[in-house]
Amino acid sequence: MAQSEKRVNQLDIARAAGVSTATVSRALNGTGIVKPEARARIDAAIAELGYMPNGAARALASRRSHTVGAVIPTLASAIFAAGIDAFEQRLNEAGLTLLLSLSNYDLDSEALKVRRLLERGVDAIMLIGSSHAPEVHETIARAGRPYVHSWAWEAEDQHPYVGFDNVAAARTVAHHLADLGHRDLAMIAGIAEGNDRAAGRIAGTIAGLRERGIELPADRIVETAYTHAAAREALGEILSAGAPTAVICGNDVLATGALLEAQARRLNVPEELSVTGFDDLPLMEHLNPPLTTVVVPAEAMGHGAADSLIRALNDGKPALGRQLPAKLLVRQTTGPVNNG
Amino acid sequence: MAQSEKRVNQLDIARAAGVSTATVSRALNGTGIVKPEARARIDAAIAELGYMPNGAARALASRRSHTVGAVIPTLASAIFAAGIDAFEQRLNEAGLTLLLSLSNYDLDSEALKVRRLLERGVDAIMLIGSSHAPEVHETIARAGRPYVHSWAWEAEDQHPYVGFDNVAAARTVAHHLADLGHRDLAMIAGIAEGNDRAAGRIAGTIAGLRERGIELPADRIVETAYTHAAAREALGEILSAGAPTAVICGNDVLATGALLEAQARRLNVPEELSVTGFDDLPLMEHLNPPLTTVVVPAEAMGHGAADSLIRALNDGKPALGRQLPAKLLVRQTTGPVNNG
DNA sequence: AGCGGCTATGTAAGCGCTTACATTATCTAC
DNA sequence: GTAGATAATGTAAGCGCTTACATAGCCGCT
Repeated sequence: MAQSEKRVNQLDIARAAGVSTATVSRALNGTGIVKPEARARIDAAIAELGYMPNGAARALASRRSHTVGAVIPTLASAIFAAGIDAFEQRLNEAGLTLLLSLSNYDLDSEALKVRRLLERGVDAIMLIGSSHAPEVHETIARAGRPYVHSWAWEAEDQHPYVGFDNVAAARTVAHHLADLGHRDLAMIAGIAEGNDRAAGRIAGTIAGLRERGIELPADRIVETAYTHAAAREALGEILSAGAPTAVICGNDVLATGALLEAQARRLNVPEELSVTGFDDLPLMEHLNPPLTTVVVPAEAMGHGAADSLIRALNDGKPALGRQLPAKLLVRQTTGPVNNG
Repeated sequence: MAQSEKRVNQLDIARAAGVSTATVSRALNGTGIVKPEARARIDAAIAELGYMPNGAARALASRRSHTVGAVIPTLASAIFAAGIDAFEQRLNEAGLTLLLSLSNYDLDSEALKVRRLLERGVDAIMLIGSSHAPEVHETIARAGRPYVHSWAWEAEDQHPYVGFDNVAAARTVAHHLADLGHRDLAMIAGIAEGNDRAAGRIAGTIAGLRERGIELPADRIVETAYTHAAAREALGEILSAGAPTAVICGNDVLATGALLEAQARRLNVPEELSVTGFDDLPLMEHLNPPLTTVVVPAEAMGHGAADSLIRALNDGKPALGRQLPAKLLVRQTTGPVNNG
């Protein structure tokens, strides 16, 4: 049909329906009143000609792209993926489309993606964590777009967060282990550089332990990539420097790796070694034994961030933050220290 | 600064640099020749005024949004997430931004998202699998955009695929097990309705077994959601109807659930029960015992689909398909049938 | 000196919508 | 029947870019 011919546009519809483009626009957008008969003729013309509105023209004229941008470190982490899934779904219900960019944990890259997203015309933007290149907020402010940060929560920060307190959550893990009698602990953490969540979990662990009178020496903390293989290696390293009674892991991938490595070495968990994770991935409850971990509100953050942005867009005000709970879930990889 | 004042636009830059907007445009896009001095003045003006091009205007005038859409079932599946990660990265290197939508395995929803993406002005589009609502291709064709399908490969299909053959891969799994002597098998599959990949894996399994003279009765195939819990339950169901010597799983999540359930029931894998997966998630090689599974080229598909689309955009031609290999990786959850 | 052919830039016409404002039907009340 | 509302639509001015086409400066030739 209208294949190689000119794309059909609003004017074609207007002519076919015997109205002006203004009326077509009003009918399409539900703005202003349109007579039922006119609307019917318009709908018929649209169906017949296969009209598809031009988003760019629409965005240019209305200054609204109905598009929201997000830049996250990676999709390789199941937990980000789950959060973004929820974020997209909520956005979609509100008629918004997600523009997704990955930073690969690189703040300069993140800044570039933010700029790119803004140039593409996103109406709002979502970022992960609290540490960003200095120009990021400036760029967003200049564009005058609402934004939220997720996956973190900073009480003192001027920016809106829809997330949880990584430091506080890590402290509860430390307390749990200390209260179980553990005095000789080690940590397998994510790489803290440029990653406030990983850094926060380290800081929270150290602080929580210290609150119980325990010092976690720097050489008992090994920072490593978020892979099972790296975690296994890290546990080996820790063990060869002297076996601790508990190992705190920066996330569930690390914890799973540590658990598997411990089992491969015939170390009983939790009798000989307690292990904790962070995230509560779907598999964790099925592990053998089920993993003690922190339940991260990934879905709630995704939905919450989307809601916050949607509201901001409707109200024309900055987005509001909200603290969400991250709770320790004690399962069976932690137990009292074995005073044998 | 220029906060509440009018947003700075190309004309402002042109004036500040003492040139016309055409020259600014040429300098920005690298199209046409611009004198070094002029370019320098333009760059200076951009930096000073904090100019950010308006993507909508750009897209409207040039008919190119530098944006690519993808609609996938979900991000909850780690394997899609990994593929999309690769897809985005490659897109990004080419200066393209990803618009991501989720269909939740619903073909009507997929069709809606496709239309939405096209209305937003994506230059190209990527879809998962081979089964789609009838209007999808019509819509894409009308918009005149290149597209590819991924995660599947259909020799007979007129549409371009950058993916692998689910049926063939499943057949190799069936052959492997049959050749190990298994005659009494069962399958824990994904839900086939509206999911050609799940359906293909079932079909391939049945066909592969039949090629070895083995019939897989319909009541030995249980279709279930892609969760560990559902898989455990499914294995229980299968076991209570009479223990098979091998269970073929539609993906690794299912296989992991089955393996864990088998272990919880003190069934030795692979001595008493062989288990196979599909995807080769990062964890699989670390499982105890390591899982025999099909290595799905997620990253290669992501990169390949992006490359195909990028090339199509540059050439102004339809995208080209390419078959990628999916290979059986025999690890330790499969073994000869125990003729005890 | 004059010409062809570059190089570098400007002019201005759109791209396909939205929306303020103007205008014309249609209705209500007396 | 008519004024005054109200409902429904039309007119047209942008939105901020890109790009075909026109133009101007400059070079080396003959």
